[in-house]
Amino acid sequence: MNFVFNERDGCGKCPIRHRAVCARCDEDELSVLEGMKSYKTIEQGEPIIWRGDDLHHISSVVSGIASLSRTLEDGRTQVVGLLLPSDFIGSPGRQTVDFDVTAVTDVTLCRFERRSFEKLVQDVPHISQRVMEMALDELSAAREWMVLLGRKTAREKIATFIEMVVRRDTVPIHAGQPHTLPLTREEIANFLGLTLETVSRQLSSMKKDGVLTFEDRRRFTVLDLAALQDATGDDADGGIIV
Amino acid sequence: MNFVFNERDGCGKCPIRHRAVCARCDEDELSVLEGMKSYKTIEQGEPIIWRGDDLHHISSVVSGIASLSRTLEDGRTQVVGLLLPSDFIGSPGRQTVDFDVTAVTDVTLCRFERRSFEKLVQDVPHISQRVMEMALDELSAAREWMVLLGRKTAREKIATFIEMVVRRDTVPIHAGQPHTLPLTREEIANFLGLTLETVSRQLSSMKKDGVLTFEDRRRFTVLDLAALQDATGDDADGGIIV
DNA sequence: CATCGGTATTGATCTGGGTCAAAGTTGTTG
DNA sequence: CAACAACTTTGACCCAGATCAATACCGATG
Repeated sequence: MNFVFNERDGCGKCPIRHRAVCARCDEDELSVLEGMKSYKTIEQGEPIIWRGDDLHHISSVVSGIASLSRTLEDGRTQVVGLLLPSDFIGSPGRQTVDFDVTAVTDVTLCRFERRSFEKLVQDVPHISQRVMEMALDELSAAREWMVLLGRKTAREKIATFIEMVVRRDTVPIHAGQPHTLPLTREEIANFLGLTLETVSRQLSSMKKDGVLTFEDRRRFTVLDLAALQDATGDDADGGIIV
Repeated sequence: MNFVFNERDGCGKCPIRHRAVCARCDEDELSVLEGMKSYKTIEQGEPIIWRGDDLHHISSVVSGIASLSRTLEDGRTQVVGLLLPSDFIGSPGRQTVDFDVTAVTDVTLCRFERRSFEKLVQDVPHISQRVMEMALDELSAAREWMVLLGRKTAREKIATFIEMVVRRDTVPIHAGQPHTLPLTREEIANFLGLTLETVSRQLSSMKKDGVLTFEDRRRFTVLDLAALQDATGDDADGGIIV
């Protein structure tokens, strides 16, 4: 359901929301890594790592948004995931990444030397459990996205995406609060399996129908949340009926 | 790459290929579960568990094939994964499944009481690491499938699927050995985000082009493997170029 | 071996979204 | 503030694949 923006139990003290790997919060457990972590900033639009590249670090996104994507020989691109603060780049036990990772905004990473991280995973059972949970969350979200890519119409795809952005902007429950699209039209298109023209048209159409207004290209306000949710093609609450 | 048919290191002694959870192989480690496992058979076409249902067991597929799918209100269905021998239904730490699970063929399950299984995951670090690895494998495969669903043409989708079936039929390296489609045209369509008519047409077209022959509806032989692989739209070896 | 129900093929037609093209908008840089 | 580049919108047209419909192919069953 929440592909982009998972709510996870964080420590609340720092941008790396996973206690298990937040070196700032669980000093004792992670003291092994203390000397080994380093921060790095990547500018908007720059590649972070290419598919197949050797992975020397396991990194956690501290701030900004990165995308995971694959491009076919002829240039068709599919974004298969967005990485937000607390998400990882690289996994213990994997030499390479399977997708291109790109900075969608300026991105700050907290990097751990891979070998040490893997050792940690082996030594601290708590951590492999946490990584397992994260992987299972993302697996479920990826499958949810497969339904969107395989079976939803353009209108439903856009509505699902917007609804996700709105749901993510957790803090301001003030109705009518404006939200910000984190991606360009082209990036949205590559995420939804559409073209940028179709994205633009559908957004215009939702505007015409009074579902949204745009303050500018990126900032928008939802006028009719019920209509938006209806348009996603999902069950009422995206949840369990039984 | 290998969404359906992962090659995994098994114990080679039993149908549950994961040592970590194969009670028949690692008797010592898993003796806790000895008394708690039970076998169950589900007939072809029957539901195994519905999305949202309470999950009393974690099961491992012993034989047969099951599908994970989601159906929208109006009947559009997307298959998000196939479960083969050694794959799990249910995950430690999750009360419910997020997708409908259906027996595509007759399926035999080996079931463990969920609570006990979860305890095992907590107590034996080896196991959470194994589940983590499996989840990461499936996550990568799911993302690979997202590329197919979002960006590939009907022809490329079919070619990818056939190539996968062929690659899975690991044993007979005898060229020209016939293979069997594990799914009906409709099931293939729901897996590829197509209609059954399009699946049928593309298969006919590949037959006409001399890529395949069909012995009957389900059994086929690849005549031109290179052409098949070309048609998938993937890189030459589906792998790392750097 | 005739009938029947599920499955598959093939044809005819339609259409959602892609493609190609031309402005319009906004932000940036000298 | 002019000029340019990057992004976005909108229009016109097209086509891959969906939809609708008819027929063919099995395998099972009495």
